[in-house]
Parts: sequence; C-alpha cells; structure tokens
Amino acid sequence: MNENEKKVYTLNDIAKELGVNKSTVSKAISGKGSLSAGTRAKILDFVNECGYRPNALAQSLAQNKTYNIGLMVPDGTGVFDVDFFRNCLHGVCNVAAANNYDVLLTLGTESSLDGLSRLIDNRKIDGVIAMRSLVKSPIIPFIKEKQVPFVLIGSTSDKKIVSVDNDNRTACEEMTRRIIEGGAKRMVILGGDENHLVTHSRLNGFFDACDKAGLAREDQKVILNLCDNSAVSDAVDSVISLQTDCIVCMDDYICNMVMMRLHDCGVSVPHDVKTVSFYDNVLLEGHLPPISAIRFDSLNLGETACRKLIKILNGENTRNKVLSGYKIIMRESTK
Amino acid sequence: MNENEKKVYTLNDIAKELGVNKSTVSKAISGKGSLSAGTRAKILDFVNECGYRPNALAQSLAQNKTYNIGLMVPDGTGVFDVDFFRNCLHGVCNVAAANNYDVLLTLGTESSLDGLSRLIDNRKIDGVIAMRSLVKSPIIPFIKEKQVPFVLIGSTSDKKIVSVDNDNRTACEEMTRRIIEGGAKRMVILGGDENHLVTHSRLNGFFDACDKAGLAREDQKVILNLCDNSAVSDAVDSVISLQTDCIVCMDDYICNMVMMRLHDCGVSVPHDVKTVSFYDNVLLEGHLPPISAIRFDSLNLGETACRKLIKILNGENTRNKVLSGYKIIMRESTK
DNA sequence: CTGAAAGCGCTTACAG
DNA sequence: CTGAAAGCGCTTACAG
Repeated sequence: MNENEKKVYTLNDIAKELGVNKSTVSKAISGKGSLSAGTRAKILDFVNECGYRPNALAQSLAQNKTYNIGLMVPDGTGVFDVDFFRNCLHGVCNVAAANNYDVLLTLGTESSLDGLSRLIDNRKIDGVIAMRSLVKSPIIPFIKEKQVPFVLIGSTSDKKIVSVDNDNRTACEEMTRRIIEGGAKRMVILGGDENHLVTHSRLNGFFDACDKAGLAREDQKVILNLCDNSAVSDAVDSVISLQTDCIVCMDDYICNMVMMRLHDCGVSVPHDVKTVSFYDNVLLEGHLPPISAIRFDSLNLGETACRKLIKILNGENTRNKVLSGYKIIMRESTK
Repeated sequence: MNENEKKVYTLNDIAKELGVNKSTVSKAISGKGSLSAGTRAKILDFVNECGYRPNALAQSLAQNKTYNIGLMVPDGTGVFDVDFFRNCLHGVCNVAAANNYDVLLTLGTESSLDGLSRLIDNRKIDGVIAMRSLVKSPIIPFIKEKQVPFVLIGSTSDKKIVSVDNDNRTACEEMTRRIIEGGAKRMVILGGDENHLVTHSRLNGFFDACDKAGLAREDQKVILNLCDNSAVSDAVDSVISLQTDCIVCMDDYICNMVMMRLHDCGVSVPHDVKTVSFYDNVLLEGHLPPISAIRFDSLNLGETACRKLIKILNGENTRNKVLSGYKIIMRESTK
C-alpha cells in the first residue's frame, strides 16, 4: 500500500538503472570532468525524472564541507533591537539559500560562546557570522583561536576581521548637521550602553558635526547608559529645565521613552523642544508628531555579511570592512 | 611553526595510537557493546587528553541521522510578536543543545515553504518545529506529504498533529472573568488578524467568560483585523463615545496603540475606561498606568516543543496536544 | 572481549 | 569519454 512512497534514489541506484558507473552520474550532475553530451543528457533526464537529490551529508563528508553557516545572535537584547536582528537574519538566510547554504542558529551572550563552540567543534559549519559586538568582545579572540572563516555584523577596531556595519558615524554626523542647520545650538544627546561600540560611533558622528559647525562640545550635554525607563525619565527630567534646542536620541527605545516623558510633562514637540532618533524603528511610526530619524538597511547588512562569508569560503578576496548606507528621514519632530 | 595547531584526531588515529581497532574505540566512546573496563578506561583517557570530537557528518552518514532540527519562523511578523518568537527560539535552542541537536533556521511565510522544503529534501534535518499557524496553514499538508517528524508551536484543529500552545482560551476566559468581577458589563474587544488561530482562541475565551457570567454577547463589541495604527485609532474613536467599561486588547501591539489614542483624546485610564491586554509584553512596562495583562511563558513553549520533537525522534510516545500555562497580572489599568 | 569487514552516499584522482 | 578504486570518518552486525 505504499505506492505513494516515493523511492529515494542514490547515485548507485541511478547508475545501475542506467547501466553506467556512479562516477559518471556524479560527473553529469556536478558538471565536473568531461562527459559526452549524449550520456550527460541521458543521465540528467533520468535524474530530473526520478527527482533525485544528492544526500547532502554524504557530499559534505566527501568534500569536507558542510554547506552550513553558523549565525550567532545575541540572546539578551531588547525589543527595540529586534527589528534589526530580524532583518539581518532575513538577509543572511536569503543569500545563504541562494548559494545552497543553510543557516545554523546559535544564541550566545558575549560571555557564553558554548553554542558556537559546539557548532565549530562538531564541524557542522564552514563559517560563522556573528551579530553585534561589545567594545571588548570575546568572540574575536575565540574565532581567531578556532581559525574559522568569520564575518562580523558590527564594528571592531581589529583590522584583520571582516566586518559589515551600518555607517553609524557618517549617518549621525549628517543628521546632526541637519539639526544644526535647522538652528540648534545646544543639544542633549541620550545614549544607551557604553559597552556597545555603536554608542561610540554615534557619539563620534554627533561630535564630528558639532566640530565642523563650530559648536562647542561643552555646550552639548551627553548622557549615556540609559538602559531602562526610569533612567530615561530621570535624564529627561534633568534636562527639561535646561535651554535645549533638541534632544538627540541614540536609538528608538530611548526616543520612545523620551517622547512619553515629555508628553507627560506637558512639553510639546517640536514647539518646546525638537527630537530626533538615530535609528528608525517601526515603533516610531505610531508617534505624534512623527519623529525624524535615520533609516538603515538591515536586510542589506545581513545579505552583505553572508555574501562576504561565502566569498571567503570560496577563497575569493573581499574587503575587510564595509559600511552600509542609510537614509535621513526628516519629519515633524524637527520642524 | 604550527606547534599550536592542534592535531584533529579521527577514530583511526586513536586506534593506531593505542594499538586497538577503531571499532573498539567507537564502542568505548558510544558506550554500546561490551568492552573490558581496562581498555575502555585507556581509550577514554586518551580521548579526553587529545580532545577528540567525533566528526558529526560521518556519524550522521553512518547512522542516517543528522542531529539537526529545522525551525521555521514566520518572516512577516510585527515587532510586538518578536518577544514571543525570540523566547520560543531560545527555548528550542536550549533543549536542542542539551540533547546534542542543532537548529537549522528557515524563514517561511505560510505561502512559501521553499526554505523548509530545501532542508527536508537535502536531508539536513531529522524533524521540524514550526511556529504559529494560520487558520488554514499549508504547512500541515506539506509536512504530512513529506512525512517528517513535526511539532507545531501554535494550534490546529488537526488531531494528528503534535502541537504545543499557550492556553489562550482558558487564560483569556480567566482574565475576562476577573474584569467582569471587577464590575465590567459592557466591553469592547479589539483583535488582530482574523486568519490567525490565536485570534479565535482568545475571542472564544472572552465569550466563555461572558456566557458564564450571564453577560449578553450582543452587549460586547468585537472589532477584529486591526493591523495598523490607523485601524486601531479609528476603532478607539468609534467606541470612545460608547458606554464602555473596559477595552480588551488581544495583544500588546493593539494595547499600545489604544493607550496612546486614549491619551491623545484625553480619556483617562482606568478612571474613564479600564484596559487590559491578553498578552504581556515588555513594551507594556513603560506605560502609565501599568496595564493588566496575561503573561505566557514562551520560553517554556519552545522548550516543550523541542522536547516533544526529540521524543518523537527517539520513537517515544508523546501527547499530541499540550497547553502551556499562564499568569494573570492585574495592574492599575483595571483598578 | 576484540577485531576485520562492510556499509552509509558521495567525490575525485587515476587508468584505460 | 567512461569506469574501477580508494577515500571521507564514522557505525554496526558478525566472527573469533
């Protein structure tokens, strides 16, 4: 009664069926080595007909290549980062699939590389993509020791690491410039965890613009490590009395909190103070007024990372550092 | 100069080194078959010493088992679901790793099962876990045709499918009962996509409580398919003039929007109207007043799903349907 | 208790 | 242009 159970063919089955050697079949399928057009066609016809799919495991073993890439996603991130991660992930998966690779997922805090370690030690992957990095990330030395092909999504000062990142610094500089052109002279910039490199890049971009515009750094107030609601609220309260033209938020989590707090305090945006965010998240859409922000292309980031890794795996050259573009979106909050 | 490059041992290497047969080494490591305590100890000692790790690929090929599970994550979900997905994913990865399995990720819209198809056809996975299901999900027939071990995170009316889900119906019933006990008689319930089974479960739970409390269904207003800001705003506007005791939000995305809209309209919670959410997301924390909500344990959901899949893979029995618990959290929004 | 052999399903030099 | 053979690194009946 198992009429409908399709037979799973192996190379051997096909070879026998067609009366040729299995190495001939292998060559026909892989396209490697020379073969007469006739036999090739005959074999390929049958292969298509019977729906043959090579056993990836056997191929892997014979070629010493898994066609899997490991993707390490930080496990302790906030909701607001999530859009970023998902888009990246999407990009990675897309490109991987297009190149016949699959993606093995591993969660890892920066402190716990166990998952990744397993993947590598079990030889289940050909290379690794890791997302996000702390200023001092243990993943870099780890990867170097393991000597696995590696691409980082994020930044590092290590020149030998292949990395792909949003061009945070330039983007933030441009956004800041625009705000300054709009008349801002005294700003407050609110940021998150100081241990994240991204915090530094954004701050640098901000100061680049200040410097170029001749605004004194001392006139700008910087508050970092704003990692929860109350910290943000306190920060807002502390600057609300200051003569501030614009509150610059390093990301949407902060911006969201800022907007709520300002609203609660009866401070009107942009009338009393302008606001911008250095990252444009779906969550900002809901706000009134709409908030000026920088939009990065995280999908592209993931795709680029994966393309680079595959190049490395193929032994091709690839630039060590790539910065991905952005769009500045001015909305009512800075009008 | 490659002193520090560790030699990667194979079974054969170890066998030669120790002057035994590689099948003996294999048995010592796997624990299968009988072996004298002496040789076992000798082999195990050396294995630990030289840091031998079996080649997972070769094992897979010999055992016809990949020790990989495929995890299908919907690719088109909103930010608010993301916490759910991430926690589930975390749970799956944890249990998988603990059982020596790895997780191959594939994104799939319900309409595009290509990624999953690849994984299966390439025989890279032993089983599949899929998250979330539409009322009519093409994944069920697909999986049945492919005959791959499968666990669904979500609900289905198909009794043959092994599934794990939050007990949405019971939880929503209990939450609704509490609201009713608090005095609510006329409620508005706001929900998302009607094509998601979860929408129906929650609505059923809501009505269960109404029925038991003797509240007429006609007195409760149901608005579904609220998938973006403006739809939610419009819905709020349309009910704001009604005599409503409580606005019941089926999830946090909606609740968030509702709160903002009420705030903008000068409607005070809980003074003018109470609000609750049927899902407790981190995003709700930021609200003033804090919102009563149901908290599900998505981490547990993922863990349970993975445990069940592994049982299936081991040929053990497992119940077809499991509902995971919840906690009702009453906060100020219903005071 | 241990070993020799065959097998998993491929690939890839190497002959012919 | 095609085939026979060895090999990838394991496992697993089967002998001894």
